[in-house]
Amino acid sequence: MKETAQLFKALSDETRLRILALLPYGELCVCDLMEIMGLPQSTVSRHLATLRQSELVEDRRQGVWIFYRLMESSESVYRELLDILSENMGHMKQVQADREKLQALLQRKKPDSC
Amino acid sequence: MKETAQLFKALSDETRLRILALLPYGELCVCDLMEIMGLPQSTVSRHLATLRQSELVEDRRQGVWIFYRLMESSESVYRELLDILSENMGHMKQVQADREKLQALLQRKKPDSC
DNA sequence: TGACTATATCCGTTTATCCGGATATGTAGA
DNA sequence: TCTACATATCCGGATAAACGGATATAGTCA
Repeated sequence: MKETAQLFKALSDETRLRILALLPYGELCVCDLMEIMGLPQSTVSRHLATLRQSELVEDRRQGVWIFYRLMESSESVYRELLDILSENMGHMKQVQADREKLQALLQRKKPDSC
Repeated sequence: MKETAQLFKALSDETRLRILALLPYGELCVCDLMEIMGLPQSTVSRHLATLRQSELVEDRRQGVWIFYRLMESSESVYRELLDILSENMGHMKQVQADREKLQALLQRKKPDSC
């Protein structure tokens, strides 16, 4: 039960919801998220730690960068929640703006750079 | 988006989750919840206010008592969430204990009493 | 009206959360 | 080993939540 409450606590912050709305498009590193969201590094990293502790995202180190993605092996409850979320955040202005910045960044970026 | 974060904040407290796990069995007044959960009146009332503000429950006055129930006309998102929750909290010890106390209370209670 | 009961709100205290600059950790390459 | 860069963690201050006793509000009945 405490775990369930903690899960919802992780979802109760707008910055973390923005991150979760970006990750369905593919894994992202901290510096990508900083640029897209316009937030300082410590803030982004702290929110990612919260999401990781709640087992909503997982990370993968590649050299200097650490890429975050939605947890693949989440329990079904978590998966259902993430799906519902992804469906229902698409119409939010902030999410749309973030996703546009993400597209621009993806087109600009060369492979193996950050 | 702020509304979504607020919804999850409302769900991020164990006491409020306990309440939501009891309400699928029918509407309950504050004094019922006080007795079942063993919490002071102001605490129960405050959490119910939070759930009401997040449009997860609605209330109905009957004389001196105010009965709370799950919001019937919730958006589909909310409904899905409440359904998932109700399904997945049944195995939690605290929820089971609460529901046993609820059954005992329902058998003991006469109609139109509280 | 006055007493009684159920519920909501207030208040002061404690506890948790968020923020972002500063610092520490870890990796790659010279 | 030294430097540079990406990320994590620390720290102090500000803001928000939770708690529960005390008080206010509102309905019922005499």
